[in-house]
Amino acid sequence: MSHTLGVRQAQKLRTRQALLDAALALLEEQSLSSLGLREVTRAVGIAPTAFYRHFRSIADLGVALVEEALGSLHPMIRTTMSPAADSEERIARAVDLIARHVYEHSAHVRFLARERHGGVQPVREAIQGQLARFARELKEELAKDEQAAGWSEEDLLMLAHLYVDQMLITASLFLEALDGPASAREQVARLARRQLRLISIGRRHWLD
Amino acid sequence: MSHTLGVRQAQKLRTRQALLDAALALLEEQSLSSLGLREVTRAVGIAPTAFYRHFRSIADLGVALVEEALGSLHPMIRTTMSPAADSEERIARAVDLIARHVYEHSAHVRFLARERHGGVQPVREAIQGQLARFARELKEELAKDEQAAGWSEEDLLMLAHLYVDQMLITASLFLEALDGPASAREQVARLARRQLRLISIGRRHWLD
DNA sequence: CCATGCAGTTAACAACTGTTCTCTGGAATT
DNA sequence: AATTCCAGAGAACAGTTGTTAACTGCATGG
Repeated sequence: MSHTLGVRQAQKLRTRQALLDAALALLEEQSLSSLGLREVTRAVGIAPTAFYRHFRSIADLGVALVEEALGSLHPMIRTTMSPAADSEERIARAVDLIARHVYEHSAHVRFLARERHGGVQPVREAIQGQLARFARELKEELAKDEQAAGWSEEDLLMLAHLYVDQMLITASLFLEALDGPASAREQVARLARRQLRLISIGRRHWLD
Repeated sequence: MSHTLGVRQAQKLRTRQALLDAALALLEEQSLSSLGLREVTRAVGIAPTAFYRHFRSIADLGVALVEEALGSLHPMIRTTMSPAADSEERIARAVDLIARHVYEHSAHVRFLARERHGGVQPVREAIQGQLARFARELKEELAKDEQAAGWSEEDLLMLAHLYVDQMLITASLFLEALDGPASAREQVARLARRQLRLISIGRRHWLD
């Protein structure tokens, strides 16, 4: 397996990745719908026309960025939420994981938060679709927990959506606090922990 | 008071409003950071340069749109949340109110959801600031409720933020379901009611 | 009634955009 | 060794953009 990829194809993948990286960097200060094709190629150092060798349009590149961004988010949502966020220590660990992820993938997180409701339909749909998939996966994880006994499928999915949304809200709060003092980040963490705690309590008494 | 506003100034306000309306309409299919000054003036039917008589820049117009959008949201957040969302009937009424608001002010809601994390800093900050203000106001309302006895200020604010975020999430889900069948909207309503119910339960047992 | 103020116009600017077609150099295939 | 393939370059296209300056006409205040 894996032919080690000829020189030719390897170089193509490298410039493709350069395009994605440059676009992601440029998107820190603007939205995808205002990102120009020439702008991206200029940042990479290739001719504008070479762009078409890799993507049909900027929207197309955006969809590719969604895959990349959620590829890095996927492992997190598992390790964060699957140990049925409940005990105080687990909640703290989950919030710390979110903080770390935002710190290490800030550009990706910013991109997702920005384009989730952004002005480019295909990208919006790609993000919504992936997040819905995450929620379904998380639902399956939650169903395994002993606490889920007696819960309907619909209620489990409801809870999963609540967790996913809460995770994104927390992530975007961390994002805003990134350039500020450490105290701001700690405050975000405190808030997030309390909100998760409240959800956890609601979950525990759901069937009363 | 109120000099009935001379013909002169009245006309100025009218074209200013026309600019805001045109911009809001154009923003249904793109983000603010890609909205062009000429694009807006063309839609209104005035010369591009006349734009500067009303706004310094597109970002400036965006901030004005935030005021407008949240002005219409302000009464809702009161009537929705102040009767301490708790009983089943109150939750249903709150969700219906959100649905109605989205239906009647879809463009404004879309604008807020899109630019809350959008690519134009001053607009982002204006939205965040206003939402934080809403949360503080809601906190005061929540404090009046008998259920809030024994709650710390920080916990009340935490709950208020949870409600505000939940409201926006629900609103944007309604937005996506606007063009679809009525069943999709009813499903969003079901989900929103359940999530509010879970938060409500968590709230009731917070001090256990 | 006349002078001022000011919303909106016109013209022009340099710079930018996406997309087309043609070409080239070198890796891949035969 | 000869041939095909294709990532990227280059030039040109018709439009677009924000911003400037100097203007016009008309409601306003003295």
